[in-house]
Amino acid sequence: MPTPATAAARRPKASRPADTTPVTLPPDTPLAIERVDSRFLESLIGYNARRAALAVIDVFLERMAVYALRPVDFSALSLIRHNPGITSRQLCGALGILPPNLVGMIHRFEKRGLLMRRPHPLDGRAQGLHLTDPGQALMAQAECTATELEKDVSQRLTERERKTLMTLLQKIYL
Amino acid sequence: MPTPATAAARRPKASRPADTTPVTLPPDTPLAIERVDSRFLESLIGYNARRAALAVIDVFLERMAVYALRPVDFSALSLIRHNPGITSRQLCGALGILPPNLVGMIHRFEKRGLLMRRPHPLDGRAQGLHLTDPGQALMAQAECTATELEKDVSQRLTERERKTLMTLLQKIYL
DNA sequence: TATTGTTATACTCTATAACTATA
DNA sequence: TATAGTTATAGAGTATAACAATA
Repeated sequence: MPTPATAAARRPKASRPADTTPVTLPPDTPLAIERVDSRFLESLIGYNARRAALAVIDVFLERMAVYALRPVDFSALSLIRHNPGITSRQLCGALGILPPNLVGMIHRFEKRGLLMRRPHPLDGRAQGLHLTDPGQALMAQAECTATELEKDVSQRLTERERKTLMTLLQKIYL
Repeated sequence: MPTPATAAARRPKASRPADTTPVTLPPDTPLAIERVDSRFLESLIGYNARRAALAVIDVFLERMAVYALRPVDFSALSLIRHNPGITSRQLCGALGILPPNLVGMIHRFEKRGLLMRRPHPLDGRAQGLHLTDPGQALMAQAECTATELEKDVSQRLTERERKTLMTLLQKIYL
């Protein structure tokens, strides 16, 4: 049962540097937030990187819909294109996904006629993955779309800034 | 049934700039990939941002385990800390999650005694979210840990580069 | 004995529809 | 009529265990 309560308190957007001071809230302070202060989270690399990744992925989903490719599909097929004969295991390693979760993807690609499996020349257990000609054609298009998309999402960056961003991100994860 | 096949072909790691040329693979080329070439993917912002985010999250999971907080838990409680009285709806908006998926989280926080719900002063349908004193204490610690973690994951960046990275990422998603 | 690819399965995360109470 | 919070549930994504074939 909500009390009718008193009045709205304005939150001063002025100066609160992202701190970690354990200030205890007075237990009787009625407050209504008008605008959410996310400055602390926005000071964290992980938060910013995730937000940026999700923003790019949103555009990616739109533009790759014509090819019926999810981001992970695109990544897998692109790696196969640039590494013909790559094995499932290697693909899993490069994409950071687990073997059981790749099986279905491979099967779908085969059903769509984009991909072929061939006996591995050195290891009888493994199979080399290769794009078919239609697979090549599709991925040539899709990679062009990705390159265009890249320009659009980094629209507010100079080419130099874009390369800097790449380098800095790789210093985080490599 | 795999054929014993022929011989291994070395892949020249030399110069292949990330291109989009639709080169058709000769259908009888036996190849074994020794090292996966990920250069095309590494030229894409989305890929790099995602990899960086995942790398940071890995460290995050380790260090926040002592508080039993997942990344989303930390983000939610941090926002509540810096925006006492925030509503579920506002929290969902800020975190990019859907209302039904926040309910369980809120309940767990309440059961742990970290969070209190109070009637909203202006809207009888809504409830303001506030940290309890133990919640404040936990988050003061956790935010310190996050700040330390931040220094560690950006170890290979200067302070200036770290700020640049932040700015560039925000130019992508804001 | 270890590894590749596979199946089955469980667990988590995310998304949708529908309800209630308040506005 | 619209919105805040909730419930139930469906779907996608991710994880583990175990197996056959090959190294």
